[in-house]
Amino acid sequence: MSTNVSSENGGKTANTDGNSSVGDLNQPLRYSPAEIEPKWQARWDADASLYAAEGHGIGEKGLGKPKYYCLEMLPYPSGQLHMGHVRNYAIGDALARHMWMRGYNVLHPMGWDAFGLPAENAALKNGVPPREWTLGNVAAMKKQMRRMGLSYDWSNEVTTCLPDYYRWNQWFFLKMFEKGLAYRKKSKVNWCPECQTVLANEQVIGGRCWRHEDTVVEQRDLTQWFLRITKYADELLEGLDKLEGWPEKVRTMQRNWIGRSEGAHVDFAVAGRDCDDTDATAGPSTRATRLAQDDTSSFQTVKKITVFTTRVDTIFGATSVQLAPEHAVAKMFALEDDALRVKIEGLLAEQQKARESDALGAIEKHGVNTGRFAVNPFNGERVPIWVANYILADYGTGAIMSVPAHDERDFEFAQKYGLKVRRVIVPADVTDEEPALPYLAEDDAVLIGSGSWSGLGCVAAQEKMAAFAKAKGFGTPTVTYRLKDWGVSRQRYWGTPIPMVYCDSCSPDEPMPVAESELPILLPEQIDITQTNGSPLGRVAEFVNAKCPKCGGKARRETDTMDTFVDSSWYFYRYTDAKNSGAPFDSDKANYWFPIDQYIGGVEHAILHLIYSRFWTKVMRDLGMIRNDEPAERLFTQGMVIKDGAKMSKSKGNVVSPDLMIERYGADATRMYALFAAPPDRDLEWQEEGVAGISRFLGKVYRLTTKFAGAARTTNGGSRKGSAEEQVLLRKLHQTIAKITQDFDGRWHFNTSISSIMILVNEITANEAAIDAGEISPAVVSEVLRGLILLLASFAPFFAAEMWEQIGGEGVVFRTAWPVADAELARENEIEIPVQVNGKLVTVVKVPFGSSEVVVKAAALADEKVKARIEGKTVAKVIVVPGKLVNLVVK
RNA sequence: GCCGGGAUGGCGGAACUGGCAGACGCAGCGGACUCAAAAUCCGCCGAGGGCAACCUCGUGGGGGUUCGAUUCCCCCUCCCGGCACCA
Repeated sequence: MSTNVSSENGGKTANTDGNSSVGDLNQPLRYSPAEIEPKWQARWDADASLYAAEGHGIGEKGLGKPKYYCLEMLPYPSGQLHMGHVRNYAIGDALARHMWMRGYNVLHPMGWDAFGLPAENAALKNGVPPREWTLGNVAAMKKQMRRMGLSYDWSNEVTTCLPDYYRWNQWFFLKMFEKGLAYRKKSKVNWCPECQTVLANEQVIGGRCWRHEDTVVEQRDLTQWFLRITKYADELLEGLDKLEGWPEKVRTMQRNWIGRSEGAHVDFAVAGRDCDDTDATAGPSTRATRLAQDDTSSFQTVKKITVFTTRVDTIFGATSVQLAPEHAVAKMFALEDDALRVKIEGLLAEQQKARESDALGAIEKHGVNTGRFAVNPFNGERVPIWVANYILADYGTGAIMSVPAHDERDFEFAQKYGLKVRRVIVPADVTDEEPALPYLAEDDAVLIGSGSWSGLGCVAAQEKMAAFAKAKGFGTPTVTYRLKDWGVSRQRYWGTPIPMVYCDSCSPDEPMPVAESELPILLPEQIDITQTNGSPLGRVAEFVNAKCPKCGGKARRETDTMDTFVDSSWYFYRYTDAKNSGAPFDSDKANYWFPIDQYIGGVEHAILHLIYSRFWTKVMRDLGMIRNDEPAERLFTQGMVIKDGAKMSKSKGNVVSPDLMIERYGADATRMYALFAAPPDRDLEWQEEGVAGISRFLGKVYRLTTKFAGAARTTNGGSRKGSAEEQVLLRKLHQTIAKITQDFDGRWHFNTSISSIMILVNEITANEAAIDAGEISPAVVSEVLRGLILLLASFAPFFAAEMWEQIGGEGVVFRTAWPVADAELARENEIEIPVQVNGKLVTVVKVPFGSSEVVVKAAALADEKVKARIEGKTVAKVIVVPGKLVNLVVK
């Protein structure tokens, strides 16, 4: 193809400047992304097998090559790519193309996390059906992605809102139900009044909805579906230690989220009223029993309070028992005592208020004395029972033993209310001063005043005392988690219908799974989703009415839909076999590709998506579908894109549109800038002038390449020896190859990769006159230009394709093997050695590469500046670091 | 409060295992080309002093280890992110 065709009239492009040099053969042609990029995009679309990173499965073309699964997190189809996406995909695409050139069979797929609330909101606002709105957005974003030149394998595209995908959500749900991993329970749930639906714990951030920062989440009692993620709590925790390719930050966040703590349950018997302790283990008073009768709960049976503690070794220091205001025993006491009830209700009201102002953590500790007592089973001591606002109802048992001497919060509380403080732990080293209270140490501490346990080390005591409690039947060693089962029910329309029915005649409250053969349970379209309480599907008769799988009679369908995080928990498995209509995927295919070699996305998914998908992987493994324990070998979390010091957001009005950047500077310059402006793991400040700089750089490469294309076409390079200028160019080329290869293998600091390419280009520019004069052979020019273009291929693919064609490169540039750095050519002949005197730089001496210590030292001492500096002084010591520096210590 | 990450020119950043601080780019300044401008090309560009060769200081602050510290150790300040009464 003629080089002139694409660029002859560059004047009408984005870089328009009234270029008047058309037809002037001495004037190099101008870089015009507006012409180059659409041209190559059209070719790539026409021949995906050559240009897309279409992974080839087992038994296909990929055989014999090692596999590489490169994955970026799938986007929500909002309709517009933002800079965060651009950055994410620029990183992933550079890697995919690089691994491709390194000879791997690369899978690099893309899809759409297409269920969710915005589609419903758009429907309500504009009257467009959610499906239509969503698929329209998918088309728009796919167009943007193509425009960016991303190498996705569209033959395995996944769209989660389509029945061929979500039917498998339903299928998994049935499997989990079968295994007891999906269950229904009535519970207090987080309700977002704005979304009109429940939220998982993970979706509540600081008491507010993850999608609506201004909306306080309410607590409601609802019967909901849960997935038993807690069954895998230990494995999810232990697995983190093995995920060495994951950022420490993400692993720490998940550890904290799982929140495992080892401890013990200990039963404190509830004593009778006031001083009536004749029967400490007797049931509550008859009055309580009577009052409780109109309540269906089991107050009558409450004879004890089970506390959870991680420090059972301090139990002799327990001077009260503290209950959460919601605790059943607190409720029981409240029924007996109106004054107490008012106070407890006061605590609850205050909690609710604090939650609304997002000040739950800052609330001052206080509580009420119930006037009742509990009995410490270890020493028989009666201690008062309090209800306190700092006790969490949903952690542990909602009740604690308060040990003021050895717990900060208990200490603060005891000080406020004048409760007893009794020290039962002291440092093992008796020479130490008695430490101030509260004293928290356990490793080097021993028990005192603890009966027969006194003298034991804390850690040993914890184990022995818990075992003792178990033997005596008033306690047990236990493990508590912060992690809760995953509530997946949503009272929304635009999600996967939960494949369950309830039969009116068999058992109205007993869910029954639909038969697998009935899947998919289709989400009805064209329905009214006007926002009111409850599930929109509940008002669609055709949907609700079903047949009972047991008796064949009338049954009602479950009308809640699944949390959209279900969709994204396993989508990357579907990529390996996206068209399979008989199973979620073929196990052999998944086992070939998994685990994902590199997963790339934002750190905001550190908890939600990344813990759910780890859970799902373990479930699928236990179903025998896959072999891997974890979804991804390596995880990379890129930094945010910042503008004017703040994260880009509509509300701040600092959004930079990728479309605008592409229009002005081209996709290549835009994505290359996203890699150049900062290391990928750090936040990136978007500066348009920087994009312009990259565009100028590409223009320079364009000018040089087109100018010397003729030389490059005549030979394939291969020149190894030559003039000094030739050697300088080849050396710089091979140094750059080595540097970039290293960057991809290691730190991914593509900002320095690109900078090294710029240095190479500056070197070519510096030798431009020599090339013009024919002092550098075409073979060398060819080798350098070919290498340069191959190095650029991962970062600026449209540009590289065009340049490759211009220099007459064979085949597809991305299918060309990655160049291998020649260490011999890369080596410097002469190196500069800094010479210091007493650690301060004095001069730099040149010595041949590989000079011995003696030679380097002699060169340093022979230097005039050095001589002047040490004149009249004694050289006490000479430090020579071969290849690095010389330091003279003088006195 | 706890856990991460960070602080280097006017700006983004570089210096990978302790060895020439400021690579590369942006912005700025000066020059060439041009009737002029744009584009392009060349030069300068941490601070202070000096006509100059050069000298002194300098990687958030204080101390330490070392021939030598942006890098390692101790203490402190500030910024960003996450978690936050988890017993």
